[in-house]
Amino acid sequence: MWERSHSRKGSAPLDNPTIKEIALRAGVSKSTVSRIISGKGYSSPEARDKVLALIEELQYKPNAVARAMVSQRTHNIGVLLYRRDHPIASHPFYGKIVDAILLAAASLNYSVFVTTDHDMSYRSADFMMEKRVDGLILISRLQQNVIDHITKFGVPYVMVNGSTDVDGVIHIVNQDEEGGRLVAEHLTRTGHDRIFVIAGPQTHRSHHLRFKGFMTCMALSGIEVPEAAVRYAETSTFAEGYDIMSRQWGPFRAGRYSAIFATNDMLALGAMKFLLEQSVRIPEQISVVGFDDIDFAAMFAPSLTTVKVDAGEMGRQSIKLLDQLIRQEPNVAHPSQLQPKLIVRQSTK
Amino acid sequence: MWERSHSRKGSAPLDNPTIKEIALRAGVSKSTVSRIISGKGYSSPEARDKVLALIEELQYKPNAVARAMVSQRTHNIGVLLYRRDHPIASHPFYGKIVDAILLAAASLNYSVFVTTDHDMSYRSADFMMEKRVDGLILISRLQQNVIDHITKFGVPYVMVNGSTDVDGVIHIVNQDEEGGRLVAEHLTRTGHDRIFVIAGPQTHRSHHLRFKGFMTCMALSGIEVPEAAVRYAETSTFAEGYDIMSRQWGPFRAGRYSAIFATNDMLALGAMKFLLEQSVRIPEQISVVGFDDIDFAAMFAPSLTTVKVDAGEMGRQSIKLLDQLIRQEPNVAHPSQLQPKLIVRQSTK
DNA sequence: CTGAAAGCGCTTACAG
DNA sequence: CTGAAAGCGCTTACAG
Repeated sequence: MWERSHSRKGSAPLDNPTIKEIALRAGVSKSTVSRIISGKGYSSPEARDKVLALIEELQYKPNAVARAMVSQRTHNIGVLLYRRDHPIASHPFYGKIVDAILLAAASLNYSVFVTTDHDMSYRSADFMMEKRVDGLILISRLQQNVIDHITKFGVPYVMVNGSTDVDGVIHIVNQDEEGGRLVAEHLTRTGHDRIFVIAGPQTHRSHHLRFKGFMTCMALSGIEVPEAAVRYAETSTFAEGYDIMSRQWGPFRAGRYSAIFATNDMLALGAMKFLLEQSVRIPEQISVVGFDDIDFAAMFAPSLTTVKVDAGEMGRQSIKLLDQLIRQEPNVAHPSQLQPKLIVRQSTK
Repeated sequence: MWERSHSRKGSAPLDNPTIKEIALRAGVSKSTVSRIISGKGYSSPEARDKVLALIEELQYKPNAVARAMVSQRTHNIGVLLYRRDHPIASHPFYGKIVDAILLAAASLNYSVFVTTDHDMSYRSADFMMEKRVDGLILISRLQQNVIDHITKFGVPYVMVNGSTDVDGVIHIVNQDEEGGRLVAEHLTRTGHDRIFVIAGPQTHRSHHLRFKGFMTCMALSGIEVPEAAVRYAETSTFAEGYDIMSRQWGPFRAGRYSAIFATNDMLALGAMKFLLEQSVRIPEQISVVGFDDIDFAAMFAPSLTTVKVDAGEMGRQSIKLLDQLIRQEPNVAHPSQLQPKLIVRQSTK
């Protein structure tokens, strides 16, 4: 006891009491205290009253580290977000997924480590392994080497909107091909037949499928989308959308196209910004459609017609599934792909 | 050994090797292995070679939980974001701070728990205490009861952009009053004298000071801002900015004002959106200024003139300071307030 | 109903 | 240079 109080200077707050201190003061053994706290095993009402009162009085908080040590379960999970240069926790789309994960994780009593890492590095993954997380959620563009690494370590994980499917791994994704189809339908239904397409990185599953679904549906409608009407973006950023559009200004000014489809909102918004700066009227002269339904899509002026991807549901499912994996439930059902939904706003007519 | 392998079925990945297993195979004691890993204390080259080889071969990863147990340091920190209804990890401004925190924390070898909680609840805080985080970063609107709670527990923490200052607590903030002054200067310099103000929640330090700085400077310039030209927003959201402006449409249509200042970008953007929908030309007819410089400010059409708050620097400082607190460095200097910077864009002339 | 003992995976004096 | 021992704060059989 003396040593304890002396280890901190004078009036500093007391160290957190341990089960041992409670036991000492209550005049029972540590085992008894432990049983009372966990609620399993028998205990006499008297012992219970005394211990519970002490817990309240001393503001006892169980040490989760010690618990993890013996139970071999930390009740912590890790979320890995990959990035090229900057972290992307604040990314308008992935951020939403993270939000939903935080909420859902809390309701299942998990705490979550959020980490980001560069391409081709698995420092974060290694870190999470050392911390002995119960499971991992991998978001977006993850490198094969990282996946192999994690798999080798034997920690359960699920992927969310990953760039590629991996055999046997639970992968939560949107029905992106169907989403592309919805866009094509909407645009053709509203009379557009000269459509320009900004296709995001085709190495990423979602951009690829959105583009493919769109093209397939257009072909079926008998409307041609010539090669010249498609531009491939290297990144899926606002700046790139703006750039691509600025390089296409010639044909657009000449009235070659009546609509634009970009495989995500950021690209679409960038393109729109450029057009608005040229005093193009949207949707009167050009209609624009994006994909994702990030918050900004509704805020932009004009607001952006897009395909909503249910980021919240992705987050919730990922936690639910990961929890099942962690608890080793017998047969965890792979989730069905999420239904995309067309949201018509001011940018199309 | 047998028990070990049987505890997992058949071909499942092996359990993580422990220091004990390394010691056994290397024919040395656990102490020796520990010393070699930590690099402190002596060890013979032969022992070192053998142990290091084994670590490589078995892919040994130290168990951070066990380490935390003995060192009483988890190398984990918690970030608490408060919210009303929804989590705000994806918030355009606070998200940026979190991003910077993640990056800076990683470079100092901390892992970070990100949590959100409702107003008036300290469930998350309690959770972090149980997890025995080394320190805490509190962002934005935190309740006094939570602060008291944490203080009682004796864990070091810093506040970032909190709603109020707390004695003796390190608080990282922007020079908001100065920022308000910058806006007033810019607007008066460009000839505006009929300015409408949308003031965010005055219970929050930053909104209050931005407003105050602006008003003080206007008064000094001899330009009156009558009561009727100020509207107080209950939340600092896009929707509220939009709403407030829609209710002010009468005076605006009548040409009563030539400029708007909103105490954050979201409010400003909402207001702008409404005006653009009424075909008001910005900045020709109305100039608009926000505050924060969230990413979307530059993307909007027209892009928004605003005052940049260095969210990245806030995140970095918070980690640096927290680390000093954790390591109990003698006298940690309270940080000076961050310099705001006026960013002139398309929305003002 | 209760307590003594062992153990989770490490680190850290302390002897040798 | 190395190993045995104790201990971090819990939980979990196992005796009583």
